[in-house]
Amino acid sequence: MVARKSLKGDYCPSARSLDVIGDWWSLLIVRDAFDGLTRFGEFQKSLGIAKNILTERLRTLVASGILELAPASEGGTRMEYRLTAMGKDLFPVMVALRQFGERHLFAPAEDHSLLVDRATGQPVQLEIRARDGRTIGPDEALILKVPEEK
Amino acid sequence: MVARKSLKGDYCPSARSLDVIGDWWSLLIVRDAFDGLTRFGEFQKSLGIAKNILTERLRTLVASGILELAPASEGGTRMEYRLTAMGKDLFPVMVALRQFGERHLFAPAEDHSLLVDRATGQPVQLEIRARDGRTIGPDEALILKVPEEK
DNA sequence: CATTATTGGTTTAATCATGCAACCATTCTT
DNA sequence: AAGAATGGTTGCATGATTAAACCAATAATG
Repeated sequence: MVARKSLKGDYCPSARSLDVIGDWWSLLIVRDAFDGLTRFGEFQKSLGIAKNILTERLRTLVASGILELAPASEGGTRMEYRLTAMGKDLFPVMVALRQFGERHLFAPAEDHSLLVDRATGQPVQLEIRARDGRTIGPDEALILKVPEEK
Repeated sequence: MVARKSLKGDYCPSARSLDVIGDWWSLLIVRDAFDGLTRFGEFQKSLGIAKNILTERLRTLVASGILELAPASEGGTRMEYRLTAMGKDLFPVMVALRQFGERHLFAPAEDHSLLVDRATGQPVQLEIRARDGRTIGPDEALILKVPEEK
């Protein structure tokens, strides 16, 4: 891939996020982490990812502060990968991706998984609103840039 | 990269979304499209992407129905790439990524760009709610899966 | 109207990331 | 104690990505 250029210097927050979780596997690992997976082998079986790549991705996610390596709760010396508070803040990203997929990437009759409120069983909704409560779409929003953005 | 495996068959909507926009460049192209860029050269200059890769990515995004190739509004025979309605539905994904970046990937004193309501200039907010209005976090949500998910 | 610059690519060669398979040390299970 | 599962590491082949050169069609310029 020839020195995939880092976006850390970019002033766009989206670009920096992609720099951390934008590669092919990381978000799938995070999705599985939200699903409750914690062990190396669980991720490996779920994703079918090569083990060396999984090793590398987990290390990167830990280094980025999205996952943390903690002693397994079951007691042994094994470790488990858990979402940090920062990792849990990726929740809206997961929900947004999920909703896009639900809306556009499934045939009408096709089954798909669904995100629901644990308490009521009702589907959850994602909303983008202004301070005054108005719903904001792409055309109502404006990205203010800092001078050096490029 | 050895035949990056397709996720089209996966029953997780997030996975399917990533199959469409999950590679290194696509979301950055979409971000620039939300920024108002439309021309091949504009994307190329903004991203510093190799031209053959940009060609390939734009073609894929058009094939996926996220961008469309329309005659340039300025009249010439040149074409421009525009977000389709489906492409605009990626807005929540962009906002979620942006907010994550703003929150975690910038030093406190560091400037960054900001997403605001065009009408009032106030920052926009992203909310995940249940039907009854309660805010939902990762621990209040549950992903219902279809049988074959794996 | 002839020349030059820009746009929007394609082609080619080199490079680096990825995937697969094999291997290994440690820890659990029986 | 033997075998299996866990959690990796290492090496090689593949191929995706890049930079750079090239090119045809259009737009701008004198």
